[in-house]
Amino acid sequence: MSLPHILLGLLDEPASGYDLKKIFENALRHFWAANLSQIYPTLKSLEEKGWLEVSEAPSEKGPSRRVYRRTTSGTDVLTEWLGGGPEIGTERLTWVAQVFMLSAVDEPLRQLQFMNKLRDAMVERLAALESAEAHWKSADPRYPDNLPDKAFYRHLTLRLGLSRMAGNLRWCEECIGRIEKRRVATEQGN
Amino acid sequence: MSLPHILLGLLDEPASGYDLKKIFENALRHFWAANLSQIYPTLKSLEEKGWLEVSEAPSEKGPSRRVYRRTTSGTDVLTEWLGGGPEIGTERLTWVAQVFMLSAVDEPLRQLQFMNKLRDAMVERLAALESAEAHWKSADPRYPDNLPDKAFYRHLTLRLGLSRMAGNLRWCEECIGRIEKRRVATEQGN
DNA sequence: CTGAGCATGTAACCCGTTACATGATTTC
DNA sequence: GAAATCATGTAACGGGTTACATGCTCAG
Repeated sequence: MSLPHILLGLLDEPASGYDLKKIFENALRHFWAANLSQIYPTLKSLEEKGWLEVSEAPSEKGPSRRVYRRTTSGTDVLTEWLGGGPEIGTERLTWVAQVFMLSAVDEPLRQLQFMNKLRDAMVERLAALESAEAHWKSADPRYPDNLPDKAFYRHLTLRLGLSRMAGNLRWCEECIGRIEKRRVATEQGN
Repeated sequence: MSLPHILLGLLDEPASGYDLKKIFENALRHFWAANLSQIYPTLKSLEEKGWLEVSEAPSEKGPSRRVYRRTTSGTDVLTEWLGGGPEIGTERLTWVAQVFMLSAVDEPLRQLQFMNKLRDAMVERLAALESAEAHWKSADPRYPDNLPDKAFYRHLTLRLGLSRMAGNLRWCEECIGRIEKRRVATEQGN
């Protein structure tokens, strides 16, 4: 949908496709995913449009790195995109859709199993974000409100992730409790 | 990614493509979107695989309705999918990515403008969910824990949406406050 | 010498969006 | 008579996933 824009945004400083992939894994994982096989051709097309420039640089191990940097016209495109305001309403949360139709699974125990797996996944993701937060906190004395702009905004999204995961987790626990209660009630009913 | 499965799930009771579209708009909007131009061919392909059956029924207005119902093999596919556990980690939240790179917009006032628009959108979406919740609450005396299974699970996702939107909104307010504070601080610094 | 990490990509396929095309009925 | 709602779709294009292909270096 907007990988081109996101790559432009990340190329605030020069990076190769491989570098960008690592940024996705480290910092964007909780709200965006991208494969190398998608990143490479997208970078090429951005270069062809004149929004990025490449330079080849030798690497210690492996083939030489193609390092991209944003051109001024690339920056224009990016700021114009952001100036258009937030893009919302196209979310696709598969696991929520799964819960929506969970009654298709007829046995309550299997429904519970599903919710338990979901809770475990949330616990794991929350822990990952918490450790990222802790690391950041101890590494930079300017944390959180005196960080330079770039780090400040990245940190805001981390906070959002933390609050989202914590909220999801609470919701999972609540659901599990309610499903459990219903299960007991119907068993007594029989 | 999984529209076929979602359609199978919604076809818990017979419906046409047009009906399904309305279900998306009414009940799934906060976590999934689908166009008619995507729904129609997907239904056709599900029918070709034997997971759905069609019957033509005349309509009051407009062309005759093609009403789909899930076959037993369709139900098998659905429960197998749900049995595989939750699908997570493929979220694409464009607006979060936009905040991540909001420092590309250099003027603090424009950054604030972006966050204000985001907050307004969240207020609107939260209100929509709240009114859906209120409607449900007053319409069914079994609300919330004695609802039949199907309605119960749909209601759980509504609760999640409410908590998510409220969380997003709180986060927006917090961000706006912090950005404002930084803005004042740097102005004094100059 | 095996496996992990570095580093690049292509090809086939599926998913999703936007635009186009049609036509009846009801409401204002 | 215009606009909204009902109801079906197709076509062109772009976004995203999975599988395939290559080859180097370093650590164990």
